[in-house]
Formats: sequence, structure tokens, C-alpha cells
Amino acid sequence: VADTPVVAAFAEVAVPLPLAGALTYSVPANLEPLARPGCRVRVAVGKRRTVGVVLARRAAAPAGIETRPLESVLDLQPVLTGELLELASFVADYYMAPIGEVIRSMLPSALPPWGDRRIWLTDAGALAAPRSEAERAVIEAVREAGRLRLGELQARTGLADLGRIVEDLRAGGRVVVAEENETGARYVTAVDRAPGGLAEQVEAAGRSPAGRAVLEYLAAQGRPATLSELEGEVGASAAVVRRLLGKGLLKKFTQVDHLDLDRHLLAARPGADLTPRPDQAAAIQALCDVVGQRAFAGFLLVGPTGAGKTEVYLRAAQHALASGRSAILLVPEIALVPALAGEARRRFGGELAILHSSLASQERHQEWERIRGGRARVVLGPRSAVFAPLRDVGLIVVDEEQDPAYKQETVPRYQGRDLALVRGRACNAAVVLVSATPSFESRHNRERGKLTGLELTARAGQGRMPEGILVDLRAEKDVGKVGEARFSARLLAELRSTFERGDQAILLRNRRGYAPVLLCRACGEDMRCADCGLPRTYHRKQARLVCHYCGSRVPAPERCPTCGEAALEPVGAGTERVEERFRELFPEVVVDVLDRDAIRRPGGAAALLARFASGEVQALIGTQMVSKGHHFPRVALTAVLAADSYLSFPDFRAVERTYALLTQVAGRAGRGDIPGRVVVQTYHPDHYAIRAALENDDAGFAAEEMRFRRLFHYPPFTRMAQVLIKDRQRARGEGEIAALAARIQQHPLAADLRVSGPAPAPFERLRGEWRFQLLLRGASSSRIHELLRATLPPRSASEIVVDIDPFQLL
DNA sequence: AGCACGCCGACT
DNA sequence: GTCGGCGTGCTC
Repeated sequence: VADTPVVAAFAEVAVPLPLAGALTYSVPANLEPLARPGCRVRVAVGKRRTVGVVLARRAAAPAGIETRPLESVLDLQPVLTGELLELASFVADYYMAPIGEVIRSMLPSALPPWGDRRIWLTDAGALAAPRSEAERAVIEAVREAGRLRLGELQARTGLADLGRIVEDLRAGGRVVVAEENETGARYVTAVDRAPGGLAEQVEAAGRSPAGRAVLEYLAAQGRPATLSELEGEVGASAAVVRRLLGKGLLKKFTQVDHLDLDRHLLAARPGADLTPRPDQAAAIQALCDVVGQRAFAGFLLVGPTGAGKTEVYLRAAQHALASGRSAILLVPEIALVPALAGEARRRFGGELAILHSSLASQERHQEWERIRGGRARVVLGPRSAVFAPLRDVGLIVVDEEQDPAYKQETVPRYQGRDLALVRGRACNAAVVLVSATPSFESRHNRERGKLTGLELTARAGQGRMPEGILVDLRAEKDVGKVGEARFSARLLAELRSTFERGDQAILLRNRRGYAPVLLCRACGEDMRCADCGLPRTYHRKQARLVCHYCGSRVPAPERCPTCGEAALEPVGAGTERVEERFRELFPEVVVDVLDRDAIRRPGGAAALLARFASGEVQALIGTQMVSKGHHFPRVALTAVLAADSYLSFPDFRAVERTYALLTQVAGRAGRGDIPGRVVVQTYHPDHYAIRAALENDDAGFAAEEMRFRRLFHYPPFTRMAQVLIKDRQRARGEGEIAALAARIQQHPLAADLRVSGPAPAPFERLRGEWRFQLLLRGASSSRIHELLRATLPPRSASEIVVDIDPFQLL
């Protein structure tokens, strides 16, 4: 952040409203030194008051604008560094999102204002002489009050540059500033040995064995300890500690209590300290070199499941820490955090911070403050962790980089993986994209030399790649009626022998509920959701019909609501029906279901996974959730009940996703010392994605899919943008999209681009709104941006959604 | 996003 | 004659 200009009486403030730019406010003299770029400020907007962030200071207001004053400044230190403010403006620009909403998505919600934090003197602060009049005033006020809110301190001293003075005092160890407001504060008293030799101190402690034990323990640890720790470790009561304090042998501290984040951790796997194989060592070396050189470089780390990719990037992160830099570890979803957090905590200890949305808000704020204060230098979290307020980031890891979850589907619609590269470039970091089945964007970038390929070949330990078994469902006759949960003869045989050996199995069925459709055999009624126009899914246990697109639900009818016949038949099978059929086929096998419905129930995913990991449960049926990240050494068989379910999606990435999913599922089987098997049931046994996944032919698959992408001008050979118009009134939406399409097609820039549509969106109606789209494709994104900026109306009767680099077209 | 202003249908 | 519908404009 540049120094505040001498005359800069105005501030550009990003407010959380859908406004393209920032608003300009005047800076009152008393806030002059406080309102630095990156600090939050309270401002009035229209009739309301809100919290914004100062983007920059400027000497003059825009012509013709009557400015209002900033009301207060909420931070002593900027919450966003200059680097992150620049990243914010990049995101706003590139994804065509309001800057205020970008900033809002970068900060944890409701971060307490600094005025609510408390300040108190340390022993050193109480003794040291003030270095200025202002310091004297601050120290006097704090001494008098004992402990007080910073807001109160500001009121009592009236100092304009209180922020700088408090920071100086804090940096000099003379005051403590709480990291949280009062309600969230968790402080403990800690003690440490006073300066002096241990032998003399033990002597001075007298004959108290507990007192000697305390001193020896503290000397051995070489750090302060809390009272409860001393009680637990050496059995010293508070009275013993008080006596030692009285003799001047100990000194007292107040420190912030460490959060109990252990509930977010799973135990670290054994064997993690094995010497890296040569291919791992080479990859580690390549990453460490870049971290050390402080030059940006992007890598694509590829290797099959179980090849030890995690070990590579964790070691690179250790190197980043050792060289004084910091690291960000991104995972696609929070369900994957615990597995990695255990191992990361083992390596990084208190330097690890975990950021994710299911942390309580106090925990989130505390983690965030630890990061901002430089006390935690490794951050683990989902896509939003790419905005972690770390300084000097040396390494950014994007694990499972092909995962669609890196794309945020609400404003700002950013792609976390791409922003990792943008941030890495800005801070001279190594950025590693990690995958067993890389996205085509990343493969393409590797081929063009924008990413350096790193490859791991061997599977770690004795685990071998599983044997793939393809079942052609077209040839299966006696597996039950079409539309039911289908278990082929081969699958049944494989399941039987797996359970007989006492091994476990995972079954993938990528749909929740009992059946995707409840159909009336008499009249053909299929129970559509009135708002979305699509059939609702039948959930038998809950006796409900649920729309999977908007969540609306109705009781499941006994008779057809249209014709009154009792001829309702479930068509197709979701996890619930697979479970029912499984219980009929294997009554003696204990089975569980893992899907979005299951994890909402009390206990949730963690309890479920623990039961499976312990062997108490032998079979796990689930949606793609079962395919991700978990390590179950006793799983000998995985089965995909219908591999075609994605292929029928009208999405150019459907094939890529099918391939990634099948490869991932296959990776679940046969880790540890058990040889694994994968059964894939399909109606398209010759499809190249299915074949390649079963035969481990990544190169063959990539070549075929690249050919298709090139031929039909899809990413990675083009950049894409989707413009979606939503309106409750169909005719108005159609009118708006037609008008926009006409403007775009007539624009000179459209000559270089491919414009598809206007057309109904893949889901023509969702949540009561009609949806129409235009797709733009071109060689570069800048042309697309230019065209959109020139043709999008500033406002429209319908809602307009612009999605740059869309992932799923809905 | 909210919240105003402003111009056309069914009500005390 | 008004209350209220949501279309349109604006927020420093």
C-alpha cells in the first residue's frame, strides 16, 4: 500500500452493493491518518449505513458529486493488503462483478470492528518510559482502566493517530490487543521462567518439589505454559505457581487461547515420513527451487491416486515456511479438509490455519486474525482461501484442480484455480495444480509451456492399480426390470466374493432419492415442479416428492393427482432404491448410504465415514461424495452402477467429468495391500471416456477429447462467456435476450467471435423463472470482455447474469 | 440490494 | 375519489 498522499481528503470506498465502481467520500480530519487503503469504514449510502473498504485515497472528488463524510474507521491495520486489493480489482474487472461484492466475498462476515477489541499493558509496558506525549497519554489511560475497549481509548485520548501508536506499542511488546471482541475473547494466563539460571531458581524455590518441577518443566519446554498445562503435566496447583510468582521466579502473561480445531482433523496416516521416491524428490526439488528463487512459475503435478502427490506439495510447503514465506493449500470442498488437516497439523503445528464456512464465526475470525497477524503461515481451505490475508505467499497448491467446485456459482463467479495462478504471479510464488485427471485447460497450458509438467508414476506402497471390469448392460437380461436398480450377474458375483473375504465395497449411484421420476402408468403424469418444469424426485422414506433444482417438496400422492388412478410407478433408481435392492440381495451385509440427504442428518458425514473406516459397515452406497479423497484400506471393490448418467448431459464437459469420476472411483479400490477391482456398468461400453478410465489410458483419452474440443471450438481452444437472462415473465425474457443478441451480433467486434443463440438455457425454467442464454466464444477473453462492455445494458427489466469461463451451463 | 418516485386498476 | 401494483432510477 502506497503511503497516504499529503493532500488526499477523499477516499474511494467499495460498498457491498451491486454498483460497478466505488463511491467517493470525504475524509474528516480526525480520521485522516486512520482511513488507509484496505481499512473498513462505516459510511452512509442513501438512507442506509453500511461497512465498506477504502480502495484508495484521492485528492479530489469526481466532478458534480456531493460527497458525504466517512463516519468511522473500523480497523487499525488494513484488513486487505495492497496485493489483495489489486487481486480484488482484477476479479471485479475480469468476472464483471461489482467491486463491493468482490471485496465482501474476500472477508469473513461480520469481522468485529477494532473499537470493540480490548487493550491492556504488559509488565514491560508498565515499566518502560513513554517515548512521546501521545504514548504517555495512551499508557496512562490504559493503566488507569486496567483493560479497556479501543473505542473507549480513542474517546478518552482523542488521538487521531491512535492506530499507529497502538501498533508501535504492540510491536514493542508493551501492550496486548485482543484478537476478538469481548464475547469471543478466550484468554488464558500463562507463565514462564523469569530471566536467570535454572539452578539458582530451583535453589530459590526452596524444598517444594512441585515448584522445582514447574521450573524444570518450563526450562525443558523453553516456552510459556498455561496453568492447566502445568496442572496436567507436573501436577502443580495454582497455589504453587502463585508462590513462585511471588518469589519473582516466574513471570505472568496473558495469551489468546488456542482454538479447539482438533475436531476438524483426522489422524495422520502412518508412513508419511518415508523417503520420497526419485520421481517425488524431483518434483519437490522443482517446487522448492522456485519458492527459493522468488519467481513465479506454474506447475501441473500429475499422478494416479495414491502416487504420493500430497507428500510432494506438503514438503514444498514446509520448504516455503523454512524460507520465511507462506503457503496456501486449496481443496475443492470442505469435506476434504479433515483428511488433509490431520497431516498438515502434524507438520505445521500452530502455523496451520483452517478456513472454512462450517467453522463457527468466532473461530473463523480467530483463524483469520492469526493469518493476518503472521502467526499462521499455512492456510488450508476451499476456493475462498485463495484470498487468505497472508504476506509473502511462496506456494499455492490447488489439489484436485479439475474439480468443478473451484468455480463459484454466485457473484463474483470466479474460478479459484485460475485466481491461484493470478495471485501466484503477483507475489512471485510457485503455483501447483494437482490432479490425477487434469482439466483440459491445464493440459493445454502444459502443452503450451505455461505450466511445467511434473509427473509421478509409481503407486505408493504395495497398492497396485485396480483391475477394471466392464459390464455391458445392454447384454444383461435377468437383472430386474429396466429402470430399477440394476445389479448385473458379474457385479453380484464380485460383491459376494468381496464380502465373503471380509472386505469392503463402495457402490456409486449419482442420484439421491428413491427414483428420479414417479410416473402414472395410466395417464403419463410425471409430477413436475410448477416452478422448474421438471419432474420431482421421489423420496420414499420421507414419502415426498422433492424438486432437486429448487428444493420444493410435496407429500408423495397415493393416487395420480391428474387422473385419480392408483397406477404410480417409480422409474429409475437413486441411492435409496439401490440401498433397498442391496438389502434384498445381501440381507446379512451391513450397508450405509452417503449422499447429501445422509450428511444432513445428525452425526453427519464424519460419523458415517468413521463407521465405514472401522469396518463396522461393509458396504457404502453413495453419490460422487464417496469418490473423493477418503482412504479406506479394506475396500477391495468399487462399482459404478450406471456410468452413463453424466454422458447424457448437454454439457461439453460431460465426458471429461465422467472420465474424472470413473478414474477417481477406481482409485478408491485396492489401496493398502489388497488388490482392487472396479466394476463399471454401462450402456455405452465402447465410449472412449469409459474405456480409457478402465484401461488407465490417460493419454489416449486426452488426445480424443482434445480433438473433439478443437473441432467444435470449445475450451481450451476458445474462451467462453455465458449471458443468461432470467425473468418470471417468459415473453419479456425472450424480448430482452433477442434485443441483446441483436446488439451483440451487429457489433463490429462480433466478427471475431462465435455467438450461439439466443436459445433457451439448458434448464429453461428454474425456481419460477424463464431462462434464455447467449454463448460467446473467441480466441481471447479480452475481445469477449470488450464486446460485453459495449453491448450489455446498464440495467434491464430482466435479470442478467454474466458468467465468464462458465463451468456448468445451467 | 433497498428505497424512492411515478403512473394505471379495484376498493372504502 | 384513493391504495397499491411494479417499472425505472439512484446511491458518493
